[in-house]
Amino acid sequence: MRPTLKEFKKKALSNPEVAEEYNRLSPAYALRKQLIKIRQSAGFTQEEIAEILHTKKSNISRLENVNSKISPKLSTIEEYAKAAGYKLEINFVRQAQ
Amino acid sequence: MRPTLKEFKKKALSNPEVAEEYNRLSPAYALRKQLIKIRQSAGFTQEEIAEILHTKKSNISRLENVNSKISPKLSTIEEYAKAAGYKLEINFVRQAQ
DNA sequence: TCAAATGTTATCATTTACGATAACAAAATC
DNA sequence: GATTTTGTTATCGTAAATGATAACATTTGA
Repeated sequence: MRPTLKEFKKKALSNPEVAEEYNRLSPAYALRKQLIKIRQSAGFTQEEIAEILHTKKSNISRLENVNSKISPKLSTIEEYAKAAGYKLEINFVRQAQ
Repeated sequence: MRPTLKEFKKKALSNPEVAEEYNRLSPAYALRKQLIKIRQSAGFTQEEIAEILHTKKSNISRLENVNSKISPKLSTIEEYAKAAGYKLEINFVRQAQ
């Protein structure tokens, strides 16, 4: 069978190092890592931050999870950050391309 | 009539300088001002950026409008920014309070 | 190793953002 | 000041995010 780009990608991503590099470049992945980081810096479990936000731990898991395909609302991220003692700072950087 | 906090706020906000300062502190307001700014820096009308994003000018107006009560999705902001030649940069800043 | 704590996944209901259309308002240009 | 361009507002349908629940998986600690 002729190797397709899709096949190549699949195989490459099965390599942990490649996968890590690939993910690091994904903005969505970076965001979720940051979310987990600030929650842990505040010493909260998912269940604890869920309670502060009047929601459930499963929803927090979905928000933080890399595999999640959702694009959260800005307000969701803002509120989560606030609960962890952070505020959101958004900048628009001119894109060289 | 006894002045209420609501009354005070209303009066204070009728002062342009106070209103500006108040608005500057509102993250939602700041975001929308930034959106308009980057679109104009790219030389686009609402209709033009709408076309790039395969949507309609009315939707762009709603997104940019300060009076809008929506909290947009991250992906919406990202795509809009990209169309204007910018990328989104999100930071979490520890909140002193 | 067992139990408790923590995080994940699937599912369904509800809420809300987004898309499209049309009519209107405001600003710019002639 | 009439016309064109640009932006606003209202409305409705659709898609997607969020909430809740439950069952499961993983990790931690006694």
